[in-house]
Amino acid sequence: MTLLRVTSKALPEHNRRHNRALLLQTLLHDGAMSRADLARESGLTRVTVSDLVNELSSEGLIDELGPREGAHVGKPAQLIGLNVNAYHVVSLDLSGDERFVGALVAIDGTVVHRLDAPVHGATGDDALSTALGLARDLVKRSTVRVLGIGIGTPGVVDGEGIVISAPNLDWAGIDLPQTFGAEFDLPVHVGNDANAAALALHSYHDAGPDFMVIEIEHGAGAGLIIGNALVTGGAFTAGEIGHLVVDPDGEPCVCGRRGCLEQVVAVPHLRERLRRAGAQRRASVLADAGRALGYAVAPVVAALGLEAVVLCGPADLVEGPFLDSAAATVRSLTLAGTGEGLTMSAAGDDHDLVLRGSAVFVLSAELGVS
Amino acid sequence: MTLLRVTSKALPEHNRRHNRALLLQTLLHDGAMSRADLARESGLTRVTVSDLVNELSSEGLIDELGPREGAHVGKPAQLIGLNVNAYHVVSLDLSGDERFVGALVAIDGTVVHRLDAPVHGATGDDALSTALGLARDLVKRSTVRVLGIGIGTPGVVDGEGIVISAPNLDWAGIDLPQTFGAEFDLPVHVGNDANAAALALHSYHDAGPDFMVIEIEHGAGAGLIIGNALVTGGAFTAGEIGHLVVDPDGEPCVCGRRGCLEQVVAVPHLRERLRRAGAQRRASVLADAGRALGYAVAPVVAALGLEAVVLCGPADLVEGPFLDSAAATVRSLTLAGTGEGLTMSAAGDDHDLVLRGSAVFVLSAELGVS
DNA sequence: CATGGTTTGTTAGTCAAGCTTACGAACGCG
DNA sequence: CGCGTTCGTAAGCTTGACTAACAAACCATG
Repeated sequence: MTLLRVTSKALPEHNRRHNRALLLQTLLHDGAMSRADLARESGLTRVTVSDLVNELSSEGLIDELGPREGAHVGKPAQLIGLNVNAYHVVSLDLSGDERFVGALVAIDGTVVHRLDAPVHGATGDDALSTALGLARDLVKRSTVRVLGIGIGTPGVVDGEGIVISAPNLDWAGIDLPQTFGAEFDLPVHVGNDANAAALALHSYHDAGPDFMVIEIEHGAGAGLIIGNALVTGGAFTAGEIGHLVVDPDGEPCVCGRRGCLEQVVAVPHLRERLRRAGAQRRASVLADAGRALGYAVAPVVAALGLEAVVLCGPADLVEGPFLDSAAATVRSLTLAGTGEGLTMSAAGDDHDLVLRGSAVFVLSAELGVS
Repeated sequence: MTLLRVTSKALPEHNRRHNRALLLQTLLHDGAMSRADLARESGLTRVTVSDLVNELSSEGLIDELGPREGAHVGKPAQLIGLNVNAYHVVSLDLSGDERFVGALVAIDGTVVHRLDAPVHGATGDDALSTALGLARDLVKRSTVRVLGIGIGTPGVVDGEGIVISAPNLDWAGIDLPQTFGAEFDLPVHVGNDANAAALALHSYHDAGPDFMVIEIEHGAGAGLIIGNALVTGGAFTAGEIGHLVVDPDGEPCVCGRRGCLEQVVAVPHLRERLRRAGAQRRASVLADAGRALGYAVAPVVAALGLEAVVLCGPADLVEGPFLDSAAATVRSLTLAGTGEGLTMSAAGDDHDLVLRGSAVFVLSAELGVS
């Protein structure tokens, strides 16, 4: 049952775009195959597929790879493969405290070339020029056509890509698409860093159609994919769980309240508490933090019927007692039927998730692949 | 930014269906207007609109209402109105403990004719035949074409409309579409009762594109609309928050744990606790229950960036201290930026919500209107 | 080794559904 | 009373999917 309200008109050319995207998508996720295979996979006719393949081929997005290996009856199939280097995306990850990271990313999410630039604490226009410089260097470096610029930034980002607020960078109302668009004649797509990570997991790690990723770094944020779609929330604040209060009697937070999730699980606070506790009580401190996270996550898991939650953050903190305790807590708080199918896992400290997810912003908007 | 993975082919006829639905949708929500108005609203050309209008008119779905009142320059516009009685939906609400309620529902959600049948505690095949009988009577009563049968039932319902489990009715793996389809030559669409309520609020009460409705009756369940779409969850368990533990030291629950949300807020338990506490401590008991609900809801509000939460249940319980305390708790636990835009409200004891939402199951699937 | 069955990809033609262009009908206004 | 404006429709175009039919290339088989 698909219950989605119709809100805009449909034209034949939208149709074509959709089917083009469907073929690219199929080639990306299922690998090279023949036109006839594509027809069977997609439900389109061989004729239509041939036509679309010609179009995509003339744009260089796909390649003819020659006949299929192995013995089969009938005329040998000619394999068609996605040319993952037809375009590269200039991706920026602005979530780091110390450095902004940028990369050229291929269509399959491969990081082709990586650069970074120090920021340590720079904010406002300084941070903006650092990001611009990074993009400039990457565009210069690129050996193939650039499809666009994808930016994953901390903070709240609206539907147009304007950063409504990013306290760490002291940004408010920063129009990144305009700023970058003025210098580069390329489409620019911007999103929240945790949302980027969620998209990367969705597109490149088969995380499933419904899951939540929780980023534990300097702060704590979440990204949600529901029904194969990113959840942004009406005011674009979905995933902003850092200042959810998990312990009303906890330590004071910069936001003025006490016991925010960020106070309990964010890396700086957690490391400080571990230091104070000493090696002996390390596991217990981590388990306590995991339990607090579990209390915050359980209602979301139950309400959305989530089957997967992924934790991202420093492996030495996130994996082990922290994850185990969080998972056990969620299971113990949710109904057997709901919590049983739950897989909680750690994606380690994979900073490339944000980079590759930022590329998905662009790939999804420009080519329809994700 | 629309980030939704492409998963199936698009054909020209889907296009047509989509645009038909768009016109119906526009007429439903914005009222009668001329073909030219429809063209402006929808973005389609006047020619295309005229063609679609002819098609819809010949099916009796819309009516020509004559010229528009008032003086305007140019040729007078001929108003076109949705014929909300072109079809009726046979809707069943199986969520009651005492009685199943059924109704003939018009396209605009108006309840045209209502029937009910006692069940008090009947389960299994008995409950099923009661529901079938109700549908039979309603089909007999209908004076206009019946578009289909929509059923809102407690429990977990899969994508095909099969009731995977509904403990109250002692149902497991009950294929309602098949059972009803065998007797009635009509499309049958089945969903969870809380989801039906959510759809009714979405379609007929402008509840917005993202919100959660919490049904507090014999149990406690939630329905979620995210991005104008109903959230079902991978295992169709979204909204099953009744056995979320909100108080690990609370009273034992039938599920074997302690302090489930249902133990705290469900009507029978809440009434019993009020009885024991006496009139004097009534407000305090209600506030306590509201607070517990708030603790469960806050993480969901933060994670999804929700701007609206609606409580449904007996007005004497839900409105007042319960709602106030729940709202205050959610606000106090979520970040200012997130919680500030939050509207928590009570829809009272509007049992028709489930009936009308069950009609939306059918209207949405068959006509594309919601 | 010729023949037949199978699979692939293409060619030719059809159909559906949107679009643009153009026009008659009906109004208010000067 | 003519003029500009708006509405709805008619005619023809374009896009993009479809079906039907076919040539090419392979395997199997007598």
